[in-house]
Amino acid sequence: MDELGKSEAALVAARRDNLAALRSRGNDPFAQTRYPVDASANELLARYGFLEVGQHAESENWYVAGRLMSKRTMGKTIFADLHDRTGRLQCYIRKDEIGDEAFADWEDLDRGDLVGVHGFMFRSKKGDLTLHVLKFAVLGKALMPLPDKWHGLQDVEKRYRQRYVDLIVNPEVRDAMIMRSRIIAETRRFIDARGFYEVETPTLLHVAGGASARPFLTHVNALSGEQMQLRIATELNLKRLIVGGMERVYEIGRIFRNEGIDTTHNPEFTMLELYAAYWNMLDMLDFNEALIAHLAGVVSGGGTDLQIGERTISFARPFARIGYLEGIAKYSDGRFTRERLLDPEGASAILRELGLPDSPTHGHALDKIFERVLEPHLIQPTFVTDYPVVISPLAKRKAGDPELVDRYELFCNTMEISNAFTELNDPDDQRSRFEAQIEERAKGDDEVPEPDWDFVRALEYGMPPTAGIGIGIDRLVMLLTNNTSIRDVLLFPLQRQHG
RNA sequence: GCGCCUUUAGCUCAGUCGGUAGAGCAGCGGACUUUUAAUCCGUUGGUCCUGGGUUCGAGUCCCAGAGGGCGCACCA
Repeated sequence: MDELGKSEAALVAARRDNLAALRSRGNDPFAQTRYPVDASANELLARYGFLEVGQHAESENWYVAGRLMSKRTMGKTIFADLHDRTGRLQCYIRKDEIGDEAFADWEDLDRGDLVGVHGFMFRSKKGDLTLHVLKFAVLGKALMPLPDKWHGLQDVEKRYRQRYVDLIVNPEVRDAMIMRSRIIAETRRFIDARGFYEVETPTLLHVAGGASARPFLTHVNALSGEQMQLRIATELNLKRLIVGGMERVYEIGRIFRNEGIDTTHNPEFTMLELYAAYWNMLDMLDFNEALIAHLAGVVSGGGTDLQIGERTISFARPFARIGYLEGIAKYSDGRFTRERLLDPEGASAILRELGLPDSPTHGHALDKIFERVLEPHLIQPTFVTDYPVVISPLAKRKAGDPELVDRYELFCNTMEISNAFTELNDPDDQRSRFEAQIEERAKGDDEVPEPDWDFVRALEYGMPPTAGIGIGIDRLVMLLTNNTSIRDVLLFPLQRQHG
């Protein structure tokens, strides 16, 4: 535990004195076990909206519990604000009703204490719906002083390191996290309703594949210290399940990538991957569009538009579509043609024209060109389709155009939201693409994973035609909740130790 | 990894030209029976992120380091 400063220690000591005073009157906050809560703050505000100033609903009594966030003492009466998970409820306490001892208890309560109150609703002189307290119990004591009641907690570092304090005093943080929970719950409902099985595949793998990123390494004591890797994707195991005949599977799981940390990257993040046998990329696109439109409806309260930063983004279907190569050609005034892009030398030349540094591989060069030329224009939800095969090692080739694959990515507000393709199910093609990756590793791209040869063997048992999708949940929540940093949608973003 | 910004009371923030530390809130004492950032009177509280240096004198200037934020690079 950190050392307290002198001033802070005095504040804690004062709270301990109040705790001792409560206990001396037989009211030990930490001895309580339950409270018969039968209403929440917002429920009561909604239910008694009809009350007029001065009107009381004395015939109905309620139990509410929450954290004391504000206390206004005026001699023989007290007004206090209680916060629960739904919102704020004002309470009104009279000394002549609850008695001297109980009133002394209220006077000894500190901001942050947990209190259960019992009473009836009325509308105060100033028009605020208020609970008139008849009985109460102190359910917990805050020994630490809370941040400023008006400004909340602003110190970003402290907000992340002590998220519990952030959640107590900054309601918008709580709202964003609750919205994240709702988005994930709605996503599950939407998928489950379409006959998918939610599955869980291992996090510890001997070979972390299915994406290109540096993995975290660890050791398994029970296996003589054998080295293992934390997964960087769930893709290959989910496709093994498709081979096994489960046909429609998904996993919402934590993925680990040992890469940089910034406003859109956290070393551990949440990914939805979903696979459907007998679907192709267009079926998946339709599903994807319906899901995102549905979630935008949930967040916007039934609408199609969301205010994201300074822009209004419309999630009305259908979303825009543009070909990968066509898009780059369009936003380069036709200079960066398909022929140039698909030729490694041509792509290198484009990099030079754009003033970008040389890339180690053709695929890397294409990514850089895409990011510079097309991505900045992808504000409204847009499906980018028909990716080159060189940057899509696990996707099936497009019929009649073997340099491209049946793949799309959904972009919104210039951020990649999802990545989907018709899965490669030809084991011979898969083997040769893994062999190509070995060469890329040899060229020094150490983010290219080691091949997973058992996955090739699985394909040799026969995988039906299948479409798959990956959706970065954190970025999706960022988009839908209008947050610009991934840390604002993660409860506990990774921070360096100490502080 | 590079650049810019930032770190002062429990919280939110001031701090001028280098002259010995300020406010509001919270806390503490008092007044107050419909307040809501309650109000009014009084009052406590400081490792100025750390370590060096310059100087008669450093919160302030210089160097190094730490934490954090943003941008770049990296990262499907």
